[in-house]
Amino acid sequence: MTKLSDRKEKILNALVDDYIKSAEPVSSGDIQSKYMPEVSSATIRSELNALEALGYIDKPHTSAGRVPKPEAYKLYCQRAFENHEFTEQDLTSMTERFSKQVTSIESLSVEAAKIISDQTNYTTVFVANNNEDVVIEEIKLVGLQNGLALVLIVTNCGIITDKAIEIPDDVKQAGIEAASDLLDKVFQGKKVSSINLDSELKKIGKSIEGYKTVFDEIISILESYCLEKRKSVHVEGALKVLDYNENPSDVKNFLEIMSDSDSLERLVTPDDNIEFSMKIGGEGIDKCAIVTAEYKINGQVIGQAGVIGPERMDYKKVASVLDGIKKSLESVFDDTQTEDIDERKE
Amino acid sequence: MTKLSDRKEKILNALVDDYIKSAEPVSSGDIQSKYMPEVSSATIRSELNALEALGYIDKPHTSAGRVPKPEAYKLYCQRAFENHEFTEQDLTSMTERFSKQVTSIESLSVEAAKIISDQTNYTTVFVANNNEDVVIEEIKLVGLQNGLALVLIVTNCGIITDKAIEIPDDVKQAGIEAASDLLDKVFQGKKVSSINLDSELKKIGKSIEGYKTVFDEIISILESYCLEKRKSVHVEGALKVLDYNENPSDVKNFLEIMSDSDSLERLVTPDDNIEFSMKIGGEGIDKCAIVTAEYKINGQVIGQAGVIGPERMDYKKVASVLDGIKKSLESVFDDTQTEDIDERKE
DNA sequence: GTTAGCAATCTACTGCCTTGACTGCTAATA
DNA sequence: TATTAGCAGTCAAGGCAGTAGATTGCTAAC
Repeated sequence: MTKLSDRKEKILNALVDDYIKSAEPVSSGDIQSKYMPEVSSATIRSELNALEALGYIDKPHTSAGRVPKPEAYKLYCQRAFENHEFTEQDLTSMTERFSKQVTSIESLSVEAAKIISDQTNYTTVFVANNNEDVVIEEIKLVGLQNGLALVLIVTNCGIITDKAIEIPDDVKQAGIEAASDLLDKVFQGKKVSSINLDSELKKIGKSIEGYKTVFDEIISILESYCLEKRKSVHVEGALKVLDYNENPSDVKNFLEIMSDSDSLERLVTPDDNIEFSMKIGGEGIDKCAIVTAEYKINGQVIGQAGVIGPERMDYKKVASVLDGIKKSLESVFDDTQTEDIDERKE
Repeated sequence: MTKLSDRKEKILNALVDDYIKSAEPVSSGDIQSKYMPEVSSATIRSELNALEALGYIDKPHTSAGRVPKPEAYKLYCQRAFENHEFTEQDLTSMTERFSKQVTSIESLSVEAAKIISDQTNYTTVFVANNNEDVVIEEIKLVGLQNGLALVLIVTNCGIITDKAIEIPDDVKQAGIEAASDLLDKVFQGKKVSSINLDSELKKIGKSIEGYKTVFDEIISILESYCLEKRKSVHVEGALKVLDYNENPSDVKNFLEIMSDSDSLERLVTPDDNIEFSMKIGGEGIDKCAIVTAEYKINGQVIGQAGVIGPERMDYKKVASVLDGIKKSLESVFDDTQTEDIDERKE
């Protein structure tokens, strides 16, 4: 799409602005009186004609004003990201919440989603990734009375305490304590992703002997734990959809999607590797717009945020909040403490 | 409220029946043609007049039919509980789900709510009580590297594994193992509600010495565990509200209440000690009717179910499902296996 | 106590008309 | 060539009147 003239863009911008506020089709006269009294409405009309031909706007009927089409929202949203402002105060309060509340990957997604949803008043999804490899700090087997043993694994990402395994008879004889010690020797200090059981055992000069089943179970516990720790998806403010959509089946559909974390993850994953993006419709939520942002710390993607609202969203607010989160996350978690001032140009 | 004549009740019943089906005001002619061709519509009209004076029904306007008022629904619902039928097949499939899926107090509330909601197509809340006293089967302290120790308590209601406590220096010296053994001696086999620390220690001839802090923490862990195990509240099918209520603020309000377990518990707790009850409105969900049932096993109340739907609910279906659940629970869990056939009279 | 018949009442629907809001076109203007 | 004023054409929305249909309450007869 070829670049619009400055005046066309100014008119388009004014139109979207007005439509977001009023929810009414915007007429050439409206634009003239409120935004550009220096030209006549007839001039604006001919520009509007051109914009309509270019696919940016539409007319509900002959004698109505114009309404924006998705292309117009996209351009508007892009501009919102280019020039937004936020108060220093908002920024510091965000930063404070992050540094106080966030202790784990789960709490990051919860807290970030809450902040964004509170500030924008739209439904927000936050997907937090865990880039750290899970490292085993300590591992113990605790025998219980009923022939089971509890597996206790302390990792850098938390303690696994809820898995019990059955103890084979031969291990029972050799003693659970011995098994526990062996486990600790083999696994302690290891990254879960790089465990190679055979070579570890060779190092300490032992074969698996009767412990095979036990080791297998431990490995599978670790694997599923890593999988679960890999991502944390959280939604906040799902019910805000009721503020702008009155159609029961739309709402039902929306809320169903909001409670399915796979759909959510797909929803906020940007199509290409882009810092901010915006799309209209997706995953079956037809009438909604989704603004997504990707967050990096130390160069690694640590999460995606997605703000979901009506097409007529307050994109300026959304842009400022999403960028505020970026700044906050950087100031709290980024070691390099990048001081580069926001100088993005597209 | 004095008892209605048989004919009045028959007319009222027909009116509610028809209104539940059609959602349209019911006219005297409708009732005559569909339910009682033996009398004229004029007769029905005069009876309707009387029922209106008694507060059972209402007229939207002069030339409309009549609609039921809450009193009418209550009577109708009561009758539905008195004569309902269910197929043997439904009953056995319910019983099967209970015996297969229910292993804990949580799974009881989840499964029961699911069954009821699936069958009735209304939002269902189930509150399951735990009447069993928590008995400690085994208790262990597992030292970790970071000065903490994990408390491991095996009870008849499950294993507590997620609590770590700090180990005071004096205990560290005496050895965590000794502490662990002492704990096991003191607590093993005890009901949590009847633990009296001093007398237990006297029995085994030991004073608390340096273990005071540890014992205190254990006790508080047990107390909070009992509290948490006391009840389990579960909602199923909350979104079904969208099938009958189109008002966004009603829906928002409803869904907010549905995600607050305290409100839910209040909602399904019957006002008096009654087996089945029905009320219209409550806890801020004005336009809804709630049918509640209380379930007992071996004479003890083990749970309450609440079905929440529009006033125009399919009370017959609801009554049959709620009573089916009762039968199912009895056949699965009741030791006395009561063979008494449903002979309730109010 | 029940019924038929009938006037009265009221909603919902339909079509008609008016009003007001825009647009697009045309011709004049800078 | 770009801009503007003026004006006719188009359309939705709202108000109004009239009609059809449903249902009630009343009355008088059975």
